[in-house]
Amino acid sequence: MRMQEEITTLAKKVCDRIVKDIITGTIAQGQKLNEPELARIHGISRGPLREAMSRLESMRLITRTPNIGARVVNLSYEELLEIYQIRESLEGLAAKLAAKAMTVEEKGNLRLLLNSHRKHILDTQGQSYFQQEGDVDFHYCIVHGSKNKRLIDMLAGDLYQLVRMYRYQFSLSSNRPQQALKEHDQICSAIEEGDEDLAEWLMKRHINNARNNIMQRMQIQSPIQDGNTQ
Amino acid sequence: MRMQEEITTLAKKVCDRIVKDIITGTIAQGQKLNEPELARIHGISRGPLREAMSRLESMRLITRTPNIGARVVNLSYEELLEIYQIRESLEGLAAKLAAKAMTVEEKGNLRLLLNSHRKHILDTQGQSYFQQEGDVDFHYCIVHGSKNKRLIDMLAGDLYQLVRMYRYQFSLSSNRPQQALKEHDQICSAIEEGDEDLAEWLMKRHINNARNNIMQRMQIQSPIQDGNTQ
DNA sequence: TGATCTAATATTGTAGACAATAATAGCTAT
DNA sequence: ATAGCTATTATTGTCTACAATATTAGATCA
Repeated sequence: MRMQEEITTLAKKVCDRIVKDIITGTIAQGQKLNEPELARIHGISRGPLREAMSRLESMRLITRTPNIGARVVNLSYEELLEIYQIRESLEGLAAKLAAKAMTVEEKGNLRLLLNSHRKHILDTQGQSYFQQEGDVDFHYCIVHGSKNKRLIDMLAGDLYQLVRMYRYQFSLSSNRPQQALKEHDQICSAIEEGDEDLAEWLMKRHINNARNNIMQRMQIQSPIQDGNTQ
Repeated sequence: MRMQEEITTLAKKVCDRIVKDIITGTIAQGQKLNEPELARIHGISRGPLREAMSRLESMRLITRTPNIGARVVNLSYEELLEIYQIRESLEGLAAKLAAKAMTVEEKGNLRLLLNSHRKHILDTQGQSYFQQEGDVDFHYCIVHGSKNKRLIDMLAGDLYQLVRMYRYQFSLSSNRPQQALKEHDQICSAIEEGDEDLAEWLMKRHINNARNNIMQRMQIQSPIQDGNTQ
């Protein structure tokens, strides 16, 4: 008796592959997606491919226009701002709920995760890639700790994919690992103590800080390279 | 030169029709959706129908299991609570943003809307149905006033559909129209004055009140009639 | 009688062909 | 030479048919 058979469908598998291609920029921003071509590349027919594209659309990684086709979204400064505004609200809520809903064991795991991050940062002098993934882990953990299924879906689903995409395509790794770690530590403590309001407040400030950091660097770096808009 | 041609596709049209059927309960909670049957009913083939179902899935009105099929979601007390937690956060944010981003004209329209609601409530002694739609209008207006496209999509899209579904199926019309109107009035004033934080705070309290009201009545009324789980 | 296996049926997943719409290239007229 | 129209091509939308999986009903055996 196996639990949760890894049963899946072509559409889902191909969707995942395309998501990856979009996030990494293998398929460029603004690029037109040709159905027969994509189907051929992935070795499936247009039926499941179109279903995959429906999923991509609901994730807002592509936009579709009837009778015309689908294009990969164009990342913009404004949209990233929108995403961070929403994240601040929702992750604040998640932290608040987590402070109340997380079990003792879950809180313990969060602390362990944090300690391993600390060790990592000290060892590697804050090497960026793992730091990023560590950040994702921490937030992921709290979001799940909220026990609000819909909230989990929203944050851990589409929204994080977009955040990853921005980080990838703009090479926006954090340049403040120690500071972020300290903030994580504060949030973790608040959750351990069950201080809901403090956890929420700290999380909102944390994300606000991250936003300021990332926005600032985005402006400096490069004003959005747009893909083939043709 | 017509703007925004009402160009559409079978999948979208049928999707809208099914959404309506699900919200009104014509298709019951938990009911299995049979693809050939649904396709026949709506006079289309399974291709577009499956695309419509993909959309329904992304709205979380149905759940699909590979090789097994799709079922309408089961509404539950817990999920409604989840939705209201999220709404409180996001609509609070929307009100905050709207206080800053709404134009003078938009603020004027919001006030006009409110006045027409007041008149309606006085005239009809708070007749429920229109009051509900009025409530939706008010929130819809503010959400759009936030100018955050993603936030608009989240709130005015899937989430509102679910809220409507709960209201419909549990006959949860507001029994506190005067109170709600007063709260709307306060929110509107805060937005007019550009007081972001107050607007956010008032909106959160407003939704919290609405939640308490609705939850209380849900418990009294009927402990969730479940549809054919078979 | 009840449980388990097996065959029949139904339903979902996928593929390929056709229809309708949009994009393109070439031609005509001014 | 260029603007506008027309024919051609390409792409999306839809339908029908087939394959794979799940469900059901019946038979067999303890």
